[in-house]
Amino acid sequence: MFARLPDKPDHDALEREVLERWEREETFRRLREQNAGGPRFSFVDGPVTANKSLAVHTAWGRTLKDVFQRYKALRGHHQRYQNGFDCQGLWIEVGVERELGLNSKREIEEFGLAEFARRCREKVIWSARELTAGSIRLGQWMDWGADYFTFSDTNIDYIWRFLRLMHDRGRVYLGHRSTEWCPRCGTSLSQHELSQSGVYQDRSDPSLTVRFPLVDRAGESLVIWTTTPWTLPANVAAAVHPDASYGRRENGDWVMAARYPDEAFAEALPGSELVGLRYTGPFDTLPPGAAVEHRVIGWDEVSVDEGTGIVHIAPGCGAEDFELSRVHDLPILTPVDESGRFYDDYGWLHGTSTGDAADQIVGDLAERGLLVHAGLYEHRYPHCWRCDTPLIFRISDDWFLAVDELRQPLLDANATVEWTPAYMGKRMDDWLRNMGDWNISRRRYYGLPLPFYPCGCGRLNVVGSKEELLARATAPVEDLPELRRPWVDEVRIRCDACGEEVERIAEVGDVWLDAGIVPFSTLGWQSPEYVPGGYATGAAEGLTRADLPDHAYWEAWFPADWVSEMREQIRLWFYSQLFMSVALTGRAPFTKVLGYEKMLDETGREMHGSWGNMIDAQDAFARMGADVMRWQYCAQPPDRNLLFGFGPAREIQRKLLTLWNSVGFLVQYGNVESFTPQYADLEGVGADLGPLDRWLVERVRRLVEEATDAYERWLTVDVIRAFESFVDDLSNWYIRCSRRRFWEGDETALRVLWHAVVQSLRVVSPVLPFLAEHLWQVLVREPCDDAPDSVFLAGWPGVAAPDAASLDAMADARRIVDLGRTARATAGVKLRQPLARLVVEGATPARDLVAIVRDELRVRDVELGHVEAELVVKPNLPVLGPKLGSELGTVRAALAAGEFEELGGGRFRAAGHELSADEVLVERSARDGWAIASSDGVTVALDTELDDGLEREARVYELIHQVNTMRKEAGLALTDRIALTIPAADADLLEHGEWIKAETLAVSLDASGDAPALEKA
RNA sequence: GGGCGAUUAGCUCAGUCGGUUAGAGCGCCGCUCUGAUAAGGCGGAGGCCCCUGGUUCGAGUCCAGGAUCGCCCA
Repeated sequence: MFARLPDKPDHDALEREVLERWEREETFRRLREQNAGGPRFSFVDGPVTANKSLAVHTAWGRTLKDVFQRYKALRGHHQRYQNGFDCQGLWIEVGVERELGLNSKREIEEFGLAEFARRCREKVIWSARELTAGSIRLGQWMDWGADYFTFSDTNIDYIWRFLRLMHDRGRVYLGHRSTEWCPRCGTSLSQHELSQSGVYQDRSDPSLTVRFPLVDRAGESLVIWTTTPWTLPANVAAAVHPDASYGRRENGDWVMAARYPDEAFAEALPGSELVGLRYTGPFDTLPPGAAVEHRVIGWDEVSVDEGTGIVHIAPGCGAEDFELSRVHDLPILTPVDESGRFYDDYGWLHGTSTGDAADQIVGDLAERGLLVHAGLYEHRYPHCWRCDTPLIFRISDDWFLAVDELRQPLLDANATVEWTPAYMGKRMDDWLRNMGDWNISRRRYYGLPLPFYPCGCGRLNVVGSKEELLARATAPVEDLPELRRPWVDEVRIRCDACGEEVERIAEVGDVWLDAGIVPFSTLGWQSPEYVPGGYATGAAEGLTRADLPDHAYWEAWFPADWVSEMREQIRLWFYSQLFMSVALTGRAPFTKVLGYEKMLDETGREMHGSWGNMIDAQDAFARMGADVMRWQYCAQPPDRNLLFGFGPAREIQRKLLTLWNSVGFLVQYGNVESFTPQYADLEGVGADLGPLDRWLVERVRRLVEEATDAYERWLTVDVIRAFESFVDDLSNWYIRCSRRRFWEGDETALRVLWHAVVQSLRVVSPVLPFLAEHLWQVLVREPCDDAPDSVFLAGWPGVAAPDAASLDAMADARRIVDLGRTARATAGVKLRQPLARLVVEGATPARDLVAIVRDELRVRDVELGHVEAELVVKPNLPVLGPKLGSELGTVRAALAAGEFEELGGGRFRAAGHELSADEVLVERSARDGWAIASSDGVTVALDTELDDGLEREARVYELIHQVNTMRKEAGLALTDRIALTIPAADADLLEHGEWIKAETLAVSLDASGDAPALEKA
């Protein structure tokens, strides 16, 4: 007996129950034990930033990770299941800063770095707990509690080792250049931080045209255009295109002539003739500008499509400008400090932010008659990825890793990686070809301390490990709870060149160093011994029982067989791992990648808390259920954005209801017959099968084949497609056509249905772990003595390849039934009206399937043969096109008009051309008394002629339907017997008395009433 | 500004090698079946296949130019 199922699943309740079961029965632990000797499947989890609770976005990736780990586990693979948290860097810091109400770096320092670090760590601990709870609720099986935390001393130690190695190879340098700078965060940003979505935003900025009076040509001026007024005080040069023509207006203003095609100029000169002219800078009224000799330089990159054709050059405020300063030996003015405020020597501007300075600068220029025009300009402008502040360009000293020597090895390594979707691999190539040196330093607090100790003697000391730091310390180190600011800053070492005491630079490292080292730090690369709990060091102490494995372990698990993250990670984690791995080992750290696109709301808009369209994960678990969420994620092709929401969820719930109802049907009729399934039936249901049974067995095999193939290609969307189509076949074909057998207690049908349902649950269990597990308990574990306790302990169904011929034969039969239904509908003949004959042409249903066709279409006979009908002949275009060329039109018109001659043997003549059988397509249209339908070369014809017998049978069907509806309304059980009275006017139906009694479970029947009536017997 | 991709029904999307009447799901309307089903089946309304040219017997599909949108890079 099976436990009864409710009418529909309560996903939330069912899932909680399954979670409790898994915990109680330690299912996951047992699975891992079961697979311990199996082949390794190495997955490395990209660390999730621990600054939030689980969001539906994060749940997408976590679902994919879980689906494939579960699939591999079902295939017997031994896996690590290590989850990871990213615990340092701006994400964490800025969030905490906000919560504490701090607004600048100065305020953080006043607050105190040790306390600030403590608050950051608390945030991480809170978030790790939240993310873990959410992930468990989602159904993700990981080795929770053995997570890696990137802020552990062990992880930092590994990065130090990497940086030391890079330094030994001469790849670490201090750069002095113009970089994108966030004035609020007070730090420069790296190229890959700029690549994150949301960085470039539309923005309205001032648009100014300004006069630079020429010294060498009195009364004349250069006119330049800028959108960043604050950079004008840093102007040192003006660039013209040497080959372009410049014109002087009557008032003495010089501009590029091509920019103003409608103007007449008093004088024209090529740009090259303007080069070298001196001019008065826009802010020579301030000391820094006054000290500079401003001149005109030539530059091929001057745009002929924008501005005035003369470009204002401020090497301290722009990357290209900075490069020009090297070529032309221009002075560099750096007008603003770390927080984007003017330095004191900028007089009345001092202390003003770049934004606030704009108005004052415009006013001042106007007063001095230098302003030609002021307006607004809409453009895409980069913003800080974390705090949304518009970025500025600023000269800064940053630490870089040189990439040029690694570029080709990186490309070679990426060529060994199999990317899904493939275009993401090309994106990586693109990036690898174009990326610049890696800016690894950030002027912040809660991050990896860079182990750089420069010495006045010129030597850069790079410390390669915590151990080395302690050994080289100039004083005993007493207080170093974590390798982190502020504690680590106190440790001074001796320069190994001159012996002077040196201290660490203040900068911390780019957060992607933390994540990139993971394939080494968590797997024990070069670790001499296996240290249980060895990962729980520094800030991670007490947070995890993760081990520090030894090098042999690393050899076994590196590289990862598979990693999966969102597309954005190409330039972030996928890149940083690849970079570090190629640097350390020359190899890619992963062999296969599954990437996926972005999540939007169900209408296609970005999800934002402030827009009210953000879906809370807890809400989603409660209202749609984790299985439905997982289905929604898995049904998504990874190369398109996912439109996630409750609307699509309802559609999925409906689909799952079909599966649920199929199981409910099995449970209901199985229980009526006291059916007991045999676990061995999963291997094969044996002989004695009817045609539908044999088909369903093959259909299951096809499902297993298709799903296996889809999992192996990392395409969950194809798993879902295969499963959906299977459930449709199961419910709307097998069960529908076999209902009578179930009423009659046909045990074979029950066994085959059980086999099919259970096999399909096994196949879909990685996607729908809760529903599959719940139904496994009901259908398998409880009734079968020898069954595994969990669907996840049962392994992968081992079945033979499907028999295509058998599947095709049923497909033919179904096509005939579909056409028959179409024909009935066209002729307006209800299914309750039996018909005498169906004639089929163009397909030969297998003999054992003819009965199915007959029952489904309710016809007495199915004949295979010629359909008597009018001919419709069409040209077979792919064949005739190349043969006839321009004559095709004529032939086609003749055929369409019916102007053709039948030559026998399927040949025709039209418009003077003889057409062979394969050059035409022949279809048929209806005659009187017949209903015809045809498609794909199959034609069916229904004889719609009725006689008394057929009409009487129709009335019997009608009566049976009516009585059974009454039974239902009267609340009778499926097995209750009745005494049935039918109207006297229907006395002629008593001819079919036994049939009526059998169909309505009537023990007596008489025709004496006015209307049908029944009574429980 | 450069690169990549897209544009097909109200919405989300398929559309194979160029081929006959351009499809699916959802939504809408009508009909229908039902002894598991809240399901299923049948039909209908709804299309400038972004535009303009070209190649071809034939273009949603291939080519060129343009428009719009998205992504990536600057």
